[in-house]
Amino acid sequence: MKNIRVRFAPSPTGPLHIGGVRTALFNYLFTKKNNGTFVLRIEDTDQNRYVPGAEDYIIEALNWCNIPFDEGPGKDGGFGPYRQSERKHLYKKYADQLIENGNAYYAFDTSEELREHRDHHEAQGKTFIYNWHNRTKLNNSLSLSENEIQQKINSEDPYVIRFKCPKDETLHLTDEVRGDMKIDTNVLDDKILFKSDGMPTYHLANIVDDHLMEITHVIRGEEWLPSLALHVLLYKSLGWTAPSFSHLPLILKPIGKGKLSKRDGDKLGFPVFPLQWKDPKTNETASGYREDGYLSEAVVNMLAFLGWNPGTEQELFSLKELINEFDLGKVNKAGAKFDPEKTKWFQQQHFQQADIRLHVEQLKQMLSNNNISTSFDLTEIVNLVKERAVFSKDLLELSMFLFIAPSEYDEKAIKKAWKEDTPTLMQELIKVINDIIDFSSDNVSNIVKIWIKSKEIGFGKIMMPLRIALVGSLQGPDIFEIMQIIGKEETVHRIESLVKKL
RNA sequence: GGCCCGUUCGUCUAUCGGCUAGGACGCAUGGUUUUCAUCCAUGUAAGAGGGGUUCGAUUCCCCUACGGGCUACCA
Repeated sequence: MKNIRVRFAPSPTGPLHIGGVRTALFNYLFTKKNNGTFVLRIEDTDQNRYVPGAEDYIIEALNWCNIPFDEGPGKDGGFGPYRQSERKHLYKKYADQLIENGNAYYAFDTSEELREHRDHHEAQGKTFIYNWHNRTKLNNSLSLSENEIQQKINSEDPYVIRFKCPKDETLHLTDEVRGDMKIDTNVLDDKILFKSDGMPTYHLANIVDDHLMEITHVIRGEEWLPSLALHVLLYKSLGWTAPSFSHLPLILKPIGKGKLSKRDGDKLGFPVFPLQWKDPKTNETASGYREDGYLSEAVVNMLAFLGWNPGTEQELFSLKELINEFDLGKVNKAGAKFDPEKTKWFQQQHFQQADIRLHVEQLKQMLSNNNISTSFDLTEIVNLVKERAVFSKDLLELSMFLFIAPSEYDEKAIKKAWKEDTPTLMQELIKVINDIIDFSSDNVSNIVKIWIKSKEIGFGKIMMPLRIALVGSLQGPDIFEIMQIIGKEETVHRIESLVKKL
């Protein structure tokens, strides 16, 4: 069997947004499932839209997601270079070949002239299509005489090369996720293949590179579906075998209309980028999932389920499991609205499943960043607060009170728990606590509970004020576990502080 | 406007002609936690509309509606 080669071919016009990451992910999953090669190709044929830093961003994003490319810039697998700007010299010959075999032609119309034509047609309620309908009336090598053409070319008049779209043909196209489609070539226009600046357009470069790089499967966004006919025609005209095509459904905005776009940035209240991005022109910063504390596994899992599912009821997947289960045939056809809430749920689930050592390491780091030194066992602390946390930063927030005694107390909690006899009861509690020798949570729990029962008062009378003294509010983990960690002396000290304050 | 693709709970989706339409997120209620969160249980809510085909259509076909994409010397 032929070696499977798949590519992800982004344009470095800015950061990759999560839709782009999803496309990369599906390419990656398909590749790895089939023991193929995952190629990264940078499609930078439009010099005007080039954004410095975008390529590095794309690579870093793929690496963060753990879906690195096998071949690409800096990783030549014998098919390089992998930037189209560096392959510039390759394309012209194929454009010429198409002209020679009658499948393309020179066109000299200026942008202004074309605009006028379009406006004119529109004013009459018609659609201007640059194809057999009117190409003979326009300024090109099909309408001009041999002499005029040579003259224009010799005088270095700017020209483009257009594909000569066939007339009266019905194309039968196949898409792995959508099935068969029929297209009437009469509605297609003669797309520009080669621009007057000497660069190919996407269409030509893409086909040439996919062929030269021996790409077997093209998996891309649905926005390319209308170009499929042209691409298939190009393969045919060049005498090449076309790869298999799959068009992925688009990711839509959670609210409002349309597909999710880079410009959505932080407007919707959640990141649309995997990594934070600082625009080199405006200096504006757009937030990213990594910097917001998301685990890449969670983002990957969430993205995989946008437009695909395994057909079982399992929703939590590791990357390895995704590779195992992935199947292009199970990709959906309809666009999916992005759901930030579900993303958070995936994060919570993956966070809970993550290796405890990772959490300990994170907490350690955050403590040191906040200049907090401690002799506590951090593993114990992580175990204590972990189930309440969704992000690493929650770990610090939720355990802060252990390291630093509360200096302020929640007013509502005080109102609810602090009664007239509370100070006296607290004094008595201090005595009870002081007499405890084995300060393990179980033992403390036993002794305190027995004492409360003997007093014949409600548990809340003691437990609530005690919690406020230790935590500062009516929240948090088991009170006796807290006492064990901070120790007898600190426990007593905190109760005394609260009594003194009120 | 033209062309193409799509349409199941609010959202992501399962169903490949037999359905009491399943799961997850969200939301609501209850239980656990003598706190909070977690967790657990229960509930909530759907095949756009109209025609066919068929013993039987969510499933196949057609029309309409709606949604989305494309329509650049952008990718």
